[in-house]
Amino acid sequence: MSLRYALLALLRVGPLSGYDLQKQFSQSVGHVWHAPDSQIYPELRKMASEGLIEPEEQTRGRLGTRRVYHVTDAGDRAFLDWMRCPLDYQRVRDPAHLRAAYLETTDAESARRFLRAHIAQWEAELAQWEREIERIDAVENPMLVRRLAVTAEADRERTIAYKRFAYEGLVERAQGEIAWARRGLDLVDRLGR
Amino acid sequence: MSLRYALLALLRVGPLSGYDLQKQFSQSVGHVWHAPDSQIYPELRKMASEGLIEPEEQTRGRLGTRRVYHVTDAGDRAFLDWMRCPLDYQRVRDPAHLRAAYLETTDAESARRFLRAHIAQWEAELAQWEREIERIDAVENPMLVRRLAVTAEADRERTIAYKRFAYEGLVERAQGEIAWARRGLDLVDRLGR
DNA sequence: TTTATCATGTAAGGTGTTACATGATTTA
DNA sequence: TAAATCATGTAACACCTTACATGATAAA
Repeated sequence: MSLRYALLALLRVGPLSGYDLQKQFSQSVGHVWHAPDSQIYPELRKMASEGLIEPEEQTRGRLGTRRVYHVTDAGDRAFLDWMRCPLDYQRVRDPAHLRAAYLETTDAESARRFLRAHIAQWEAELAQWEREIERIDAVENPMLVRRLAVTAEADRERTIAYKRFAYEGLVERAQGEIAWARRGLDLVDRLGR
Repeated sequence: MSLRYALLALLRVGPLSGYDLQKQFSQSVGHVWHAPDSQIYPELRKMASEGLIEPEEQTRGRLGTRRVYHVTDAGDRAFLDWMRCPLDYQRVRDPAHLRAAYLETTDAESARRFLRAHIAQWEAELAQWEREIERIDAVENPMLVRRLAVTAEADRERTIAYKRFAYEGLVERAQGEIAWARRGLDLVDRLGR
């Protein structure tokens, strides 16, 4: 159910089309939440039918239509309510740790390949998140800039600080995963003999 | 698709019923993978129809039937193939970090409540995982004991070491989440003024 | 004129959750 | 006799993924 709140968070800054949102989801915010276009367009329609957002139809050329969505008062309230209510945490379901627990059932080379892929995966995420933090510090991120433009002076520091805080958490998680997998490689070496 | 491999991993140690598997998923292995009974029973049927496992029907009392599943050679191969092939990592979708990035939109008390709940959530997981490590060290975990019973002497050290390694990773992740949320609380205090 | 980007969707299928539904056996 | 545990499922729905499908506009 968080998809709609991720969408609302973006739209609260200013009206965007499904296409714009999709781009955000594969760029900056995509590092915290991701959804494909096939999920975004229907969800926007549904949110519009529930009165959380309102489409502003724009014609593009002769035939094309572009729907730019605005957050309604109801949508704003829905987002703020979500921010105040407890999050529901799902039970762990972690393929990587599941596999790690059974690494003795495979050969050392497969074990190493798995751990190296795990490192590569998290190093890629880490690089993106670190770059995002740099962009936050430099106030370069376009969405952040737009948000700051509609934010009262007094709230700007908090806006930046919490965004940075969120990414710091992701960076630390990635670093932890990498350190863990590196220790795993050492373990394979030690047990391999 | 990992549910079936989690099931195979458990069944490879020895035949179990849907009920037994469900219990494992809410206990020891449940700390790495979880599934409700409504997902387990149909999946077992499907796996049986694909020849990965075979049911041994046992009558309980006059009417009750209990199906204990054995892993077939095909099932064993499927598991080992999965252990050798690359894992597919899903894109991040993290409600807690999504919310953290927008914490300036809510009041300090809601922010604190969220962070405290995050800490409580991960402390509960941490406690379970730490207990699990203790049980691994003491060779008390029933599934581990069963597994060691069907494991060649030479592989016992590896079996224990990898299981411990998997849980260590989870413990470190939980510690990271807790430390991050604690810093978040400090941040709320600092920005609140 | 071709390619990239803008723009919006449908369809099918897999995965996961919650609630519902039933009944037997064992232990206190 | 009551409660706990054993035991197996169905139904409806939410969420997510992958592939398919179409066409306009802008830039090279």
